[in-house]
Amino acid sequence: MLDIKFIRENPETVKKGIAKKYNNVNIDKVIKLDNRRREIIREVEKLKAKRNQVSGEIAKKKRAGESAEEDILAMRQTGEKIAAGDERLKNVENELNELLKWIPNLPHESVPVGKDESANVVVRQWGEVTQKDFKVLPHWEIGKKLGILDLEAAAKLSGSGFYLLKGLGARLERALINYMLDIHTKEGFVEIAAPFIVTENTMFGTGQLPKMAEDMYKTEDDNMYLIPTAEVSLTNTYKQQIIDYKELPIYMVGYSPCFRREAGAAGKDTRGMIRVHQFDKVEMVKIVRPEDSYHELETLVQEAEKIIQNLNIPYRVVTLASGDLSFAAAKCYDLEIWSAGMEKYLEISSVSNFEDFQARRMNCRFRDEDKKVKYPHTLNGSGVALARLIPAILENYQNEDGTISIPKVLKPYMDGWERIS
RNA sequence: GGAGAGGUGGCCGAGCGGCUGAAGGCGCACGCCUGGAAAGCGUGUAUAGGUAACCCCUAUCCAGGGUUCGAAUCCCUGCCUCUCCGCCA
Repeated sequence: MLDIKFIRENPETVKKGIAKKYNNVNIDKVIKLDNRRREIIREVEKLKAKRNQVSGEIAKKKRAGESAEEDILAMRQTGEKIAAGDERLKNVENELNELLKWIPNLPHESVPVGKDESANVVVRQWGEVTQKDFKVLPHWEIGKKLGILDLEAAAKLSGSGFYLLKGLGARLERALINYMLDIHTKEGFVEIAAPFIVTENTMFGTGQLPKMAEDMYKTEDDNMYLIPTAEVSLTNTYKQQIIDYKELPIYMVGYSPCFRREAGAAGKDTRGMIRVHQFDKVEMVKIVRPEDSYHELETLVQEAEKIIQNLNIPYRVVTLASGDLSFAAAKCYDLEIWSAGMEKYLEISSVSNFEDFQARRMNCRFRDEDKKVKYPHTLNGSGVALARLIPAILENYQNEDGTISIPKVLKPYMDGWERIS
């Protein structure tokens, strides 16, 4: 959520910013409604002040045993005017909020401007993408051969877009989750195990709602949503509260399954476990002082990179172009891991700074040393997505004989297994 | 799911329909006192909106409705917490 005061005072900045995100909320209308709103507030508050004052006088008269009939009658009328004013105010506010909640966060100045991912900028590359001297099978083929990935069984259970891991495949996923949690908690991230099903208001807080409603699973009887990322649960842990400045920065990490309907993505990445309706992910969230957030963004990217580096798989870091940025993000880096079987990079982590956009929506604030209440900045980053990492391991660690070596750092988590065969 | 009890400021805890944005205590901050500290004393200590303005005004005692000139206080609905029973991984 953008600050209405900021919009009022910087309409051109806002218009330019949302244009970079190819958003078309009518800012002039927002400002018009805001003016109307404040006009009505001034009107109604004047009447309320009058009512409060006269009600006090009525009380005094009654105590003194005098008649207050005249005042009561007058206030009855004032009360009607107030009710009418409040009604008009509510209507204007509803209309205003309906627009406000659709205004995206503005891109940071360092974000490349462009319509879609073709304008993304590669900021660095890690590891050598070397050709192996044999044909690397894509993960769905090698996974099937080894009996550790069964897409047919998943389809039988849940239809298309699900995966089922078996034996050492399932073990590998569990190992990765534990490994990643261990790495991040060592860096001071507090491990959180939070609910996977949340209320509508929680989804609004991090910005999934209203815009991404089509992409989420919703429970029929209770109006609850299945989280599309642990970001929702972790970040919203601090909604509707004032944090003491001494608690900042807050670092959290949590594992969760992620549920995504992928509406509109039909026909895209249909093979294997690359684009699925449910996948596991370890997610990191930071809540920090505003002046630190861009530095924190860089260290958060590095934290995610560490996982892939330790696994020794090539990847690159990309800055998303304005048009490719998500609704709530001001700046975002994607980590793209090399898929040796598909011979392309796959997005495996998304690390974003939301500045105070989510904090406003969540009504999460902190009390600073100077006693003032301020909005913190929130960030999150995948650390990392399993449905992309597992394929990358199955492909990059594939041997010519069709076996898969266990990455060194995972061996302690794999109960002595050296390879999958 | 059934039966009760309850939701007031950072915390605890008062609160007859008007004089309560809210007593009192704790905590915290600052000052006095002290060689220094503790104790003691004094002062201060919510958030949001309106506004150039923490001068003032408005709103907020879980949330939403209602009664009333006036609601933390009365009525209705919902949510949450606790206790007991039932069910259950």
